[in-house]
Amino acid sequence: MPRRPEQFEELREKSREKILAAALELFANKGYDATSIDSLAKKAGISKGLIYNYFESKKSILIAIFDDAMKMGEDMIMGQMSVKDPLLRKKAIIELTFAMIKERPEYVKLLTVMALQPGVMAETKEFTKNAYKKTGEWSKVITGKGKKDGLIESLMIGALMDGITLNFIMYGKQYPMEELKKEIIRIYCTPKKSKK
Amino acid sequence: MPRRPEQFEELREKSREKILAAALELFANKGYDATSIDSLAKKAGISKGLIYNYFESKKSILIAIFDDAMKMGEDMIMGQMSVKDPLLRKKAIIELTFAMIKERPEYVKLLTVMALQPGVMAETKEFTKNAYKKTGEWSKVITGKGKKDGLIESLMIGALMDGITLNFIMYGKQYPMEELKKEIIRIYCTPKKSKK
Amino acid sequence: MPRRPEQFEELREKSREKILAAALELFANKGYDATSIDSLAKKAGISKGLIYNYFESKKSILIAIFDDAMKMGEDMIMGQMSVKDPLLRKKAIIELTFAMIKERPEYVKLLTVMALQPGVMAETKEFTKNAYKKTGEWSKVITGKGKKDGLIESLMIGALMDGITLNFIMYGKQYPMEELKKEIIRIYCTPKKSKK
Amino acid sequence: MPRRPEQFEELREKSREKILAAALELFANKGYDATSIDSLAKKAGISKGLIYNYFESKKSILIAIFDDAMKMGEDMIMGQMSVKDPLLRKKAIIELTFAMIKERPEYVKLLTVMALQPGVMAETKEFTKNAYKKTGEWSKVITGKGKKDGLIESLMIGALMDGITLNFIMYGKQYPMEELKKEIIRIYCTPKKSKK
DNA sequence: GATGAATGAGCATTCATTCAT
DNA sequence: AATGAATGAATGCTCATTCAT
Repeated sequence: MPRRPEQFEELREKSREKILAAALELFANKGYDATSIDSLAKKAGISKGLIYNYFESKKSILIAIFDDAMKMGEDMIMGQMSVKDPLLRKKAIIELTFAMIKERPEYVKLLTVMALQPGVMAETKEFTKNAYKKTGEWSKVITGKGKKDGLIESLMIGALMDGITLNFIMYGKQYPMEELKKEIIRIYCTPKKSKK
Repeated sequence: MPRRPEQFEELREKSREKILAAALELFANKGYDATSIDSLAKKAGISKGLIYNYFESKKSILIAIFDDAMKMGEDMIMGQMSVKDPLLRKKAIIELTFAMIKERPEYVKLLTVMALQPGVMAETKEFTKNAYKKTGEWSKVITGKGKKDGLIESLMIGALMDGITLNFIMYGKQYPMEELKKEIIRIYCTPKKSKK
Repeated sequence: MPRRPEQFEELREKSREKILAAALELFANKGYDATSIDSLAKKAGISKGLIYNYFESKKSILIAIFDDAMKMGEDMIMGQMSVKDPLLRKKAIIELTFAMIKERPEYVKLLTVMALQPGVMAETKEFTKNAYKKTGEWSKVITGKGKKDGLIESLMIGALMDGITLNFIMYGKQYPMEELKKEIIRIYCTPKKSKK
Repeated sequence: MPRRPEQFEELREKSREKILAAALELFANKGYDATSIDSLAKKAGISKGLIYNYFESKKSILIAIFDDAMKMGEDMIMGQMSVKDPLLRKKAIIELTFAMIKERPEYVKLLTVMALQPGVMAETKEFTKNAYKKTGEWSKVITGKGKKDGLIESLMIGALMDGITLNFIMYGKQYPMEELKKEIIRIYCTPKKSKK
């Protein structure tokens, strides 16, 4: 007697998640090329062949993770769009970004490496470009308008976040994230005293 | 008539340089794993076997490039140590860093990727750590003292530079390096007005 | 209410037939090795696992088809054994063979390839040998006796039929089967004028 | 000191020949799919990797053999074009074909199987087609004219030769090639008595 | 020093087969 | 009887490295 469709669906979902979780960790920590399908299967606790029931290829696993991460980032930002005050919104987003770096360092790490590795993501280049274009638009929105000052400010904040991510990945916990967050918020989210 | 020793030395040096130049370009643009010794030899215009007269392994080529880059960075900074005024020194170093990013993007790219890819540089981790420790010390020196404020400021500047590097690598020429440089210098290298 | 035994039997028979039909088509057109159990199941409209309820292995499906084809051939010939006149019998068999080639090209194709591919049918070699021995005996019977002339003639006819099969498989409809049939019948089924 | 180019060329030629010889035997006797690159390397007495110095892929080895065989066949036929008398030319070609079947059964076998196996030679289909088109033209030339009778006769001879090949492959030495050859020559290469 | 033929461990991927339900 | 998730041995192919010349 066959399993019911829902049972199959459950099994599938579980295996897929195991693969993605193992892949995220290995790709982020060892690198995409240095991760063999064998080691991936072992880490996921399944057989090598099963991976190909869920993903067409090694690369498609990477892309799936990439897409997940993108969606997660987008959701995070979009969730803050209801905050109307620009300064408060900026602050909220900065804080959420810090939180994400701390709680999901592998995601952030993987995204950063992928962005720099042209070979691996040749055909997903568009994703990358779109993603960063979004980042651009988003940044502009945060700081206020599309004026020159707004653009530069948003690029500064963006570069800061990227740089902090990089350093956090390298230094780990000893890197003083909290202090840096406070400083950034102090600089970029404090109302300017109006000139009298 | 046999060649004089110096001539041999010259030849050696030339081949070595050709290999390193080819490797830098390929590693930075295609990635370390995606670069085969075969393609490296072809790019350098020499035979596959000859590479192993100059380098023990593929990885040792990477390390050699890494060391070169490190030395270059160190030299650049050390060259500014004669500037006594802290603000001017900070400004000079920031400008040199921007210059390096613009003129040698492959070096910077390669270093960044390597810093994030533990797999490739497993045994050179110490290099990385040392390098960044130096960056740390250097930063502190720049801003003045080892006080908390100094540390945070130097980390901010460091993160900014790293982030700008990353974005420049990704966006290329459309990324407004000059404007960002001006803004950074304006923020971090302008004398504070003393309180009355 | 439980099904009656015959109903079960019917179901079994239906699934088995579906598998064999799908296998015949795929094996003949794509080749045995290039046909996966997956694609076979899909074509048959059943699940992969079910196939193993009816057949022990992929190879046993092939053998089953082979046996079917053999039986079909044998039946065809045996059905003509009632024709007493040798020339008419020869003619009838030749015509039936042509008919079979035209109507069941997959069978013929598969048999031919299998006969040439020792790898696939290693253990069924005996089948092959028996089959062709039968062909031999049969041929001899057709033409009359076991005399030398009879043997050579039957081998000639056999080779002709095999060769025509091969060419028909390759050229398809443009191959002039009808004309060849007529010519063969003219040559081999026309009463020799007795020497006066 | 490097080897001289001719030395390299020699080595290359030798290895290439070893691979082709081993491949011909294995492909013909075990079948293309059933022959692994591993076993091929072992039979050739070289390493697996070396094969890919000479051939792009497993399939390209097959194609190389195919081309060789085609050229060999063409050369054989073309060599007889100087014989002006049609009957003698026909006889010469028939005898050469028998000789080829006997002396190079692997070639003939491989060609036959490949002609029947659509999967393997998908992109070389044109070769096959051309080859058989040539066979067609050639046949017509042999028998005399492009008249209907000429075409049918040439197709008959062609089918006979193919069929005999097939049976020879299957039965081996017990198959009476010599007698069949004589019979064919008797039938097709004897001057018709003019009607009185 | 210089060459490129040769090696073989390692990799991604396929697929016949098993099995819990 | 029927399903399809799961397994793992086997395969084609790559590539860093060695070595005879």
